[in-house]
Amino acid sequence: MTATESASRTARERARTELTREIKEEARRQLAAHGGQGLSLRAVARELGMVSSALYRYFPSRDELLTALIIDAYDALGSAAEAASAGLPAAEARGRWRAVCGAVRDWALAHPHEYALIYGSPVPGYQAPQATIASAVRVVRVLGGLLTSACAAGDEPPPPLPPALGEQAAIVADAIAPDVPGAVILRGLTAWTQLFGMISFELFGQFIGSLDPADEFFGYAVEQMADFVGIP
Amino acid sequence: MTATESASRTARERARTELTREIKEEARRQLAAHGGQGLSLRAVARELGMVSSALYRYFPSRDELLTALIIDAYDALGSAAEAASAGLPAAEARGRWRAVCGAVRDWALAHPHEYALIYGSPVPGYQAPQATIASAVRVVRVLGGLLTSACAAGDEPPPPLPPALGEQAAIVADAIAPDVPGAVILRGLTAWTQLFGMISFELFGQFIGSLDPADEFFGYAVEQMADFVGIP
DNA sequence: GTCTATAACGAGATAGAC
DNA sequence: GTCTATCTCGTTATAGAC
Repeated sequence: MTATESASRTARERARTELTREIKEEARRQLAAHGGQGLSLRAVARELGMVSSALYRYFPSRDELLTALIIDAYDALGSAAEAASAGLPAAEARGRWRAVCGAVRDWALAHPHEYALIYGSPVPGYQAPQATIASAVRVVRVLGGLLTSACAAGDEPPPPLPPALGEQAAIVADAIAPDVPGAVILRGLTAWTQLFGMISFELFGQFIGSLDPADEFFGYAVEQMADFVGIP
Repeated sequence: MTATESASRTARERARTELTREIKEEARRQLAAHGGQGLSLRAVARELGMVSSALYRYFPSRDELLTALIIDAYDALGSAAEAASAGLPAAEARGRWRAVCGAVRDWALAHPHEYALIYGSPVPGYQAPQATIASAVRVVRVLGGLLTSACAAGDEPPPPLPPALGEQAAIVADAIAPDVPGAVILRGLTAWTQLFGMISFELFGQFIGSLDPADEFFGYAVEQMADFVGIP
């Protein structure tokens, strides 16, 4: 009976993806309460009314569950950035820049623990696998896409870079913004570190007593960054 | 016998400060191995051949020990920054800027776990007390001190800021660089977030596969920051 | 007064037998 | 899957050494 077989298989498949989703959801709650280091397969299982050994059918280890959470977080942030950029016509480069920076910050403020997981201190004993890079690069690629508008045809050629730095810039350009000169890439990378530095400071409490709330400062800095990078 | 009394008191005092130092030293080792969350009073005591309850003579709770480590880290970083700035004559503003940024990065690379403790994700369940702020502000004050050179007398007055932002800038100016106009303060704060954003990215692994090693990029960005802030 | 050691509590994690 | 024995944790009360 191939029909029932395939039907039952898809039902099983559905149950499996559903449970996988529930496990990750509960794991995110644990993340919020105890941090990435405190994530415990047993606690997740307990909260779900399961037995810890059952979880190993879905995630072969605690670290793999952590990896899944990290990839999900990078993807969620990447999606938010992509959507923000796509929400405006490509011609409005400055508007896209504002929208993307704002979307990144909004996502971070809405998901502080997931943000801390990917951009905060590394979890002791955990080594992120290569598989996370593809998702991590998405938000960088969105920023990189906005760089092309920063180097209009008429501009004078940028000064040459020191060789080692030029090589690194070329590698980055290859990955996120081909045909953009190295000097512009480097300004974009500076803006990248600046954007996330600001968000991390806000989220991790460095602004308390001075720039908190940081909405105005953030908006101000976003304009300064756009000017600095050369977004028209 | 006041002489022996005072002598024995100082001996005890010395033993006490010595043991306090050893406890913090061992705690820092634990920090490196298990992170801030994994810091355990019992483990520290065990490693020191003491009993856990004895530690309470020196630190009234685990969180107070954590606070002591945080303050020590901020102070070490602040001292490094102050020394770097004082190493050059005040007239060489650009040189001081380079030296301070380099010293901050060097300290962070040499003490990655202590850096993560103060600038990384917050430890779950731990709330840093106000007492940490005085030490935390030291490095910001050093940067602020360099801002005065960025606003020479002949410069045109900067454009006015939105009111709320101006107030925040005034608060910061009051604390780290009086008589510096708000717009310059804000550029300095931007550079501050940029500097630490870069170091955090380097330390937390975001540069792997692209800007790693980051020495050249860091040097390049430091010059850009100095230009942006207006350091002569 | 200052310190260390013993013992215990309640909560939580873990390992292994069943 | 379930249960239990055993571990670690932060913290406190208490007793005794210097």
